[in-house]
Amino acid sequence: MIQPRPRTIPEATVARLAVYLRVLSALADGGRSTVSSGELAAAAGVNPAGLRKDLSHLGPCGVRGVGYEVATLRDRISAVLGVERSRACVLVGIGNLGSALADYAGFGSRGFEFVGLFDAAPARIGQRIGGQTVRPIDELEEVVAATDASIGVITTPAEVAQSICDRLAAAGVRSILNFAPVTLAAPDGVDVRKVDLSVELQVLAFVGQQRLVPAVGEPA
Amino acid sequence: MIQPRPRTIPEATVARLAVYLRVLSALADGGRSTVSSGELAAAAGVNPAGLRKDLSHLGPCGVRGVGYEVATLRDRISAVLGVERSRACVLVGIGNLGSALADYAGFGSRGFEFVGLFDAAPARIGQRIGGQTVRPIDELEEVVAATDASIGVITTPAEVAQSICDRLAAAGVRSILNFAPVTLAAPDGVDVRKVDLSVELQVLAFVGQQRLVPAVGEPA
DNA sequence: GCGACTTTGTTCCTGCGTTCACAAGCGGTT
DNA sequence: AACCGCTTGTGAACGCAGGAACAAAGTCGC
Repeated sequence: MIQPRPRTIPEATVARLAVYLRVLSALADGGRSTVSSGELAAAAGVNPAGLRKDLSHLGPCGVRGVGYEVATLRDRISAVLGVERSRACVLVGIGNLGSALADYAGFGSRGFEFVGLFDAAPARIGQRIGGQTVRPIDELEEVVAATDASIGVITTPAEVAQSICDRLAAAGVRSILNFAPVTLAAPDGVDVRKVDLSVELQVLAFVGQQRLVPAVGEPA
Repeated sequence: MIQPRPRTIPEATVARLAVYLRVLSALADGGRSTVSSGELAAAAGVNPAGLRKDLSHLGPCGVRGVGYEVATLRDRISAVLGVERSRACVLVGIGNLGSALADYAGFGSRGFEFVGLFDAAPARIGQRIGGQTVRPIDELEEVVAATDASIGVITTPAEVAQSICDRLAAAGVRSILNFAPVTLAAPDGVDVRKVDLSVELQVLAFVGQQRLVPAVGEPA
């Protein structure tokens, strides 16, 4: 019953495992039974050696000389990522972005289930999105307690994001995904991850413009 | 007229500069005139030493013993990131997520201007979002050529993302931000950056669950 | 049954990003 | 005018991720 696995998988690897999982699911749907690391790496846009190293964190799961069995590897990654278990999530801020997330079917198949959608605007309350009804923010703590939700997603305006973060943390949420353009402070034990869409665009634009002027002071 | 700057700013630094810029703008609006690296780092959620190293890429821009002048530093970062110059962007796929991006006011103040919104669904064509009218995809090449757009954002379903990517690249777009859950292939000279919302959630959930079982085989 | 080929799993190495620690420099004070 | 405290900017060490090369292992063909 020992686990010889180091049990600590690098975060970058986890992110790529999620990508592999998606590619493998597509391959399985296409009726494919085995893949080589090179092929899988090409489909995922990574280096073959890196892919094998990522997979090595799961223990040996390929056959030398042949490759990886698609269905087996998919199930293995699913198990490690915990896709089987359904995770209860709450989403606060049902604007355009919040609606997009609530409506995104991709989450359900990855083990995420939205058990509560909240907004402050009375006009939004009662709307049905993705099988859920939008509730007033007052009910946040109540729903989190009743559903034991461990994940909270913030898509509110920046001004109220911190207060929502505080309430989520106090209600028992352990992981928060923040789309608001502010840096949130959370107590120990609560993990906050930030996704800033405008920063992504900014970086993209910068590397693009940087590539256009690569020879300004080139040493002859 | 020489540029003693190494001229190559690490990508991770660029991403943080965008964050600093936002914090500095907020400080300036609040009437603040100077900040120390420690204070700025706390507001941005990073290490003070790392912040100073990031800023060192811009050349000396602080005063020892005092700190940084808020307005000056803000303008300096703006200049480096190229926020002044307006960049023409096209957005393909006006679903919930596309609408959220088109409607997001934060882009305009960062130098990004959407000059074309495109969708395949006839029902969406003609809608007005964020000051623009949704057009049919057929007009994509025409608009890119007319506006000289250098940035494309893909928020379409996964199945058509690659074909849109090909068309954007062929039309002359140099930088592509992809929200579709597929790995895109683009010709050399075209930079593709991917943002996968479900991967972010997956990583968040994984580190959260990993934290709950840290002592399974702990060596006494 | 044996050899050769293919592909995995691992190891080494290089480069980058991050963090710590210290010297340099400026303002305020006496 | 000189001292002192504070903060920046930079140099060095550490840790980590990424990439390439190699050995182990299994399969296919003869």
